[in-house]
Amino acid sequence: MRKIDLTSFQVATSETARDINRRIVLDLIRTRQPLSRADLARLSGLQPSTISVIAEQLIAEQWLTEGAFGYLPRGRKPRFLHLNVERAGIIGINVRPAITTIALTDLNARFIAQESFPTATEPQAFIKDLCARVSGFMKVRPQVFYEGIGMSLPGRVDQVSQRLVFAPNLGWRDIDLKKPLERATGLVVEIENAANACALAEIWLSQRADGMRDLIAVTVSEGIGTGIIANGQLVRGATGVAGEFGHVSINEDGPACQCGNRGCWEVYASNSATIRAYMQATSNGRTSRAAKTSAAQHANEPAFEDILRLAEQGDVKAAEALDRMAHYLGFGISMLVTGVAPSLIVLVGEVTRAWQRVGPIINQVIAERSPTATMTSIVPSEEAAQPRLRGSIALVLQKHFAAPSTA
Amino acid sequence: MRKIDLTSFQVATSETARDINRRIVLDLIRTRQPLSRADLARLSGLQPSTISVIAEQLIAEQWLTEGAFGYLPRGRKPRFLHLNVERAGIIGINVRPAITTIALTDLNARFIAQESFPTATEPQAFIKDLCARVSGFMKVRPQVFYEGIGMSLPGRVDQVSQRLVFAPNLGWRDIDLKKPLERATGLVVEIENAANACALAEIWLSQRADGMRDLIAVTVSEGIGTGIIANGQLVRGATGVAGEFGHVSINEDGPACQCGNRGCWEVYASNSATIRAYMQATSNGRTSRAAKTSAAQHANEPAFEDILRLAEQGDVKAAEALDRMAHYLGFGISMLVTGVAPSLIVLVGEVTRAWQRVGPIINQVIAERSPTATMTSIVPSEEAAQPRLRGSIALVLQKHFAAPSTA
DNA sequence: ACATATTATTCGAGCCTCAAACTAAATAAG
DNA sequence: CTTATTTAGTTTGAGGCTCGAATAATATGT
Repeated sequence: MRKIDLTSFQVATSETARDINRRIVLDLIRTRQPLSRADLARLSGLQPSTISVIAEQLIAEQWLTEGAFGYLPRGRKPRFLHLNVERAGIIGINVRPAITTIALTDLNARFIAQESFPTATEPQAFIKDLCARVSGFMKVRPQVFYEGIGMSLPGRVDQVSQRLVFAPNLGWRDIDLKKPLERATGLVVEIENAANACALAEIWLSQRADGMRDLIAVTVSEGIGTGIIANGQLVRGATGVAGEFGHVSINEDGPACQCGNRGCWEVYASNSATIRAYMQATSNGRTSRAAKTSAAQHANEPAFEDILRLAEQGDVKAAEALDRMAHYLGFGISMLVTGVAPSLIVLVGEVTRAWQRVGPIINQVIAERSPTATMTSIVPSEEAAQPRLRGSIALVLQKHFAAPSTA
Repeated sequence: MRKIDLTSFQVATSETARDINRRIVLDLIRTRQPLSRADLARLSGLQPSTISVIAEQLIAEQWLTEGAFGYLPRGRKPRFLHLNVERAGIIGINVRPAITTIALTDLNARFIAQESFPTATEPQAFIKDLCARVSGFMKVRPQVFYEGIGMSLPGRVDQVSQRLVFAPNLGWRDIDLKKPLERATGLVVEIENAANACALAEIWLSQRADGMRDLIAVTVSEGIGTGIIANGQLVRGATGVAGEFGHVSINEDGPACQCGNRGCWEVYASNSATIRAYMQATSNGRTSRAAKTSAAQHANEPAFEDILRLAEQGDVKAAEALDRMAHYLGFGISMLVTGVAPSLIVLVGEVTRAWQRVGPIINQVIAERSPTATMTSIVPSEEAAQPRLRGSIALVLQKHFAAPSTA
């Protein structure tokens, strides 16, 4: 039961029914292809005649193609319908502090081409670079009809102003990435926070989230981000800043966080936190001063990957640091499990590489902490699957395959 | 953008457009009445001809009545339309550990009659009692057409099985309240958790939540419950058990909670927690005995109302206990503000009577803790407004005024 | 009395789904 | 080889819906 938004609603026109049914048909094919018209009639409950008309329209508009004939022991053979992989290309962009990736996919969200480049540190330089690279990327395949561009950003995105409000690890504030890129490419650009993008990727493009309506993506890197999907929809809150559970305090008197709060979850469970914990553990002996003064991001500080590698090689301190991280990840996730009770929580980040180690700890803490633990499964999303990039694709896919905005 | 639920969707029929537009018109009238047909055409964007047909239909079905004529300096006078307050009665039931209340309202959710009785301690006895009382309550006004029954329950409700899973303060487990009452009354019964009901009451029936899409109700009594509305919809999670933020741990090593977790929010910020804190503070000196014997529920324990009264009368220990409660309420609410970033958080419970004292503390803690504090306003909902009872009404109203389930 | 302004209704065009009849294409049985 | 049977897909008319133009209704000011 959704309350009608009387400040911004859409009345139904004579074409609304078609719009709704088209999208149902399109999404059925997307997720269950190949399907025949008869299959569609059975699955949707629409009359075969209606399906015929809709299919004809979708084929004319190049959304669908007719494929092979199916086999049946009796009767006329069904003609299978597929998403038209020739029709359109969707461009996804994943901006990360070090590297930015551009990718092209078909309507099935399957990667066709991909290219990466270092992320410029200055926002204006980055914008210039990005526009040039995307334009060049598009020119390589001039025959493709580009559907749109989705962009995943490592920071807060204001959905009203459509700007990047703050990206802590880039130091960028209030940047308009959308308009310049739209001007440069002539395509519509959708921007979204990385954790939200991951959540979208999961609900739109993953097999395991099939049929789920509530899930959460937790991105663990320098900080912790959460993307929440409830009732099949992203929870964006007042101005699109929801899902900042990384800055919820899990210890009232914990250490100060950059955000102004104390004892934030990400101060305990992020990659950076784990690096700090490892450094502290190893600095007991004579290395302490050296380690401390080396300080900050540069110098002798290990990367998170180093800790993963060390732990795998049997380094006790590194393993302990990871165990600590897993413990706090579990603690924070138990908050989400108890409070939101999603069907699925997906972890994104380098830490998932050590899932054999951290997975059991995380699950154990949740089992101890949350009365509804059994309702929610916790799974890792490997970085290799490029969840942020896939999410940026989902951002564009949504517009055509989501329920229409009626009432 | 809402993903279509392919496991349970509704295709559009030729009547879908009317269904959508009818509901828009109905909800416009509900919230902005009185409105003329011309007003409706302007507000909705539908053609006057379409509005005429819809209005005619809604009047024929007794949803609307034509009222007075409006005044205009020029032209034909508009005829105002109202919700038909004669048509229907909605029955709301608020089950609380001590007292159960039955109420009758019109379509405007305005109370017409109300009656309370002590809640039986045995579930089966309660069901019998409830059915008899509701039947009797209905027979008093035989001319009313009863639209349905909504029921707010002090515990977890499974939306799949439509049963009360667990009510901690009643000690009830896995009770079916819906079916017996439906049999006894012949009406459809909707059940919902009390915090969720309060959230519904707020978004459907409060002036201050007008236009808001995201809000949270926090019920504070023996425990703490949270009802979350995101995108205009209740967040119910996997089986309707979402919103149990009261059992999120705010202190890893805090005292054990009945739920199995440690340091749950409600262990710090509920009425019971505040009573415990007060007892502990007073048990040091000699005043302890007097306060203890003032008594309430068991033995010498004061009721939460006693603490409220004592604080108002200048009792320092009582005031300190309330300040402590406010502090922890703020701490827990800051978690919701940061994580969900709703436009509004409504506090429900006896503690709101001391809002002058606790309000500033709560707001201050949130301001210190949440970077998005300014996006969310925190307001008290007086018990006198009967939020749970109004929520049970909203539960029934929803079915007719919410967006239809399409796609 | 007449022009003007505003509300509300009437009616035909066009879009949509439905349901029944029909065509298409395959296999099994006689 | 012919015919019945089965399944897929199309054609067609009926009925519901919104739109938009024309029209009716009803008020005020000149």
